[in-house]
Amino acid sequence: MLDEKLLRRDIHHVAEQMRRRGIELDVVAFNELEAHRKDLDIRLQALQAERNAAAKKIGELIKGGMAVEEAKKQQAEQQKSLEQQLESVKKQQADVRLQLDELLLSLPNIPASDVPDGDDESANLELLRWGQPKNFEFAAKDHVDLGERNGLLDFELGSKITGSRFVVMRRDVARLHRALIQFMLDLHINEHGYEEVYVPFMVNTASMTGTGQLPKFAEDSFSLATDSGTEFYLIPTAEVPVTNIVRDTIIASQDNPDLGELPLRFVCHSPCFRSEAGSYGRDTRGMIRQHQFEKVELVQIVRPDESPQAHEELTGHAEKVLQLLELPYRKVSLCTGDLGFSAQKTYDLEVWLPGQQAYREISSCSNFADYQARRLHARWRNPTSNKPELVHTLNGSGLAIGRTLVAVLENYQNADGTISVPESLRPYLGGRESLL
RNA sequence: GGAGGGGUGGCAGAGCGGUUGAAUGCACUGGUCUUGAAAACCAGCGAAGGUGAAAGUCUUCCGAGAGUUCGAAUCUCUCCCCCUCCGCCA
Repeated sequence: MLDEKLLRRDIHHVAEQMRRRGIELDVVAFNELEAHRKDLDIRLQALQAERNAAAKKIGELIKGGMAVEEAKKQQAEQQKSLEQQLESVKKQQADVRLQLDELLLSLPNIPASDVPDGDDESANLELLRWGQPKNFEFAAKDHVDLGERNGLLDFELGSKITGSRFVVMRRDVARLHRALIQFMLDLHINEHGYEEVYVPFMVNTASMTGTGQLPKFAEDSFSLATDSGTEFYLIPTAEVPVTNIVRDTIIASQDNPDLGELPLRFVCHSPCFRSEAGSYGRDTRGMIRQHQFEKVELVQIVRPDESPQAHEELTGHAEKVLQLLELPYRKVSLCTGDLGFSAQKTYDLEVWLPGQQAYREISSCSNFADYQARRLHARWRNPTSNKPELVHTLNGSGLAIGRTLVAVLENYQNADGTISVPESLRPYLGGRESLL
């Protein structure tokens, strides 16, 4: 959520920034709504002050020895007209508030100044390429064909058990999948200083709203209705439960000793569930786009002045995984048109997939600045002002496990259909040098 | 699933219809004292918002929502969450 005060103070600046994202903000409508809001607020407060004073007066009269009924009678007439006015103003105010909130929730984050302008992914800015795509001396297969051998990667079983976009992995592939998780967790915990957390994979609406999945993107997630009518959601990413750790809290060493001091760095392995509504027909082959996949997620909660630096570092942590696995990748800065709703700035890491002869997204690292924190009500006590101020939140995949598995299978395939094991992964596979 | 207890400021914890936005303690900030620190003592210290040049002033907030009342942190109802005991269970 954007700062309402910013809209009041400089609506034209906000409109200009929204235009970078291809969104036309109706300045005139906002100004009208805002003027209306202000007028109603002032009137309501004045009426409430009058009502409070009248009630207090009755209390004083009674204390002064007047009979209760007598005291009430004295204020009755004024009381009645006040109540009527209050009711009417309240109703109007609620209506305006609703419209204002709706508008506010519909506005995405303001892109950072160095985010390239553009309409779609074709305007994304490539920042670097790492590694050389391998030239195979045979026809490189994609992961579906590779995994087909011995039924190690079985999409038909997945759809029998559940439906399309689900998979069953067996033996070496299942083990490779698990090894990747452990490898990434160990790297981030031991080398990059993240704290390991385990969290719920079902969350409530407050958590989904806090990180921005609701209300706008409800159709992207799976929801579960419970008997009592409360609604839970299967997490679309660990970002949701992990970032919500700091919802409604003030982070400071003395106040919340359990949480610790900023920066908070969490790493969390979790399954992710996505409905993928609207992507029918896209990536239907293989496990690039599944309803259920695993991810090792990096989340940082930092001081506002430190978030750009933290964003670079976090992205570097994700890159390190690819480098250690010796997977060729490129790093792009998403343009304004491709930037996620809540993000101020995002780097995507795209891994080379020989089966597709293309770079495909394997990690997305974003700085949300205070956009998520405002909704989450996540603050810290700034020692210089001694006041609670909003924190900055960041997250990134480090990495998506399913897609990493695909990348390893495809990049490390041999002519005979076996898969060589990247050196840094061997300790996690009992020292084995090849699979399948 | 059954039976109880409870949700109050950064934390702990009083208040249970009328200057209570809330005692007290801890923490925090400033000061006195001290060579310095600690201790002690004094003072300040919740959040969000409106208005104002500022001092100030007004509104809202005691888990959430609805109700009773002239007036609610305090009474009633619904929901959410936490704790204890019993049952069941990986």
